[in-house]
Amino acid sequence: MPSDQLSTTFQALADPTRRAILASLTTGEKTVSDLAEPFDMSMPAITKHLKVLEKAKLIERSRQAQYRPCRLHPEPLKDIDKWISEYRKFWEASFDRLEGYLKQLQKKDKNDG
Amino acid sequence: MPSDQLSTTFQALADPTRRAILASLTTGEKTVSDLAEPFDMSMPAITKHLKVLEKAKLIERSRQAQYRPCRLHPEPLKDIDKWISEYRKFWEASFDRLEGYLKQLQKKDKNDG
DNA sequence: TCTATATTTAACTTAATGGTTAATTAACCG
DNA sequence: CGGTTAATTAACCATTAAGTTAAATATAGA
Repeated sequence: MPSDQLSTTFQALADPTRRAILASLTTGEKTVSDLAEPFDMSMPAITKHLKVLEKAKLIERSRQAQYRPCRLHPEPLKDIDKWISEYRKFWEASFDRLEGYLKQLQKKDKNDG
Repeated sequence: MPSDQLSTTFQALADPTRRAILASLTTGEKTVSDLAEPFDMSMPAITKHLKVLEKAKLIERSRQAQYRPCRLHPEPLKDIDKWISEYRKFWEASFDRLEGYLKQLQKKDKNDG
């Protein structure tokens, strides 16, 4: 199991339930039960998903009475974004090399002008 | 095993060997042996990584004599980029601002509900 | 045709994932 | 205290993942 941070982050995101949990947290802090509610899945399964997200530092947790609220911690996504930005030029270039070339030129024009 | 496209793509990227292979392909088409060379890993292991990348449509393959050259197919990265862009505002906001923003959202939620 | 090179497939091992149910811990409340 | 709710832990199961070695396939070229 690769234990580098980027791999851990990608791995955490490679599950639709976990991505849905993150999406749910974009509207604010949620309890585990809140997060579990939309899924046809046992609580322990959700707990495990939360552990994966927590290890990947994509969420943070606190305590309020008997609740363990979760909140979004988006920082690791920066690294994903940075990694992927290295590839942007490859998908921005069209399949047709000429088109890609012209697009590149246009960009250059914009930047220069 | 989640079989949706986004999960498959994230999963394929969740391995440093596979990301290194993609990086290697940014300088052009490569044979399997070329790609394997930097790694202390058997050829079949590389073949498996290539299959993962191919299923994720992150590479494409052809045939030239006894070689099976690989080339980068960056399109699926667009979807990752699109997904992640929804979160950009969350890491661009400072920690304090984010906290405040989320609290406000929570209040709104309560008022609305 | 025979041999060397490039790559894949098969079979196997080990460990990690993603889920389950049952039991446990923690905190609140009457 | 005793009961209820919230969440985690434990133990287990099935599947997938990542690697191995050994054998098979495909092509080139003498």
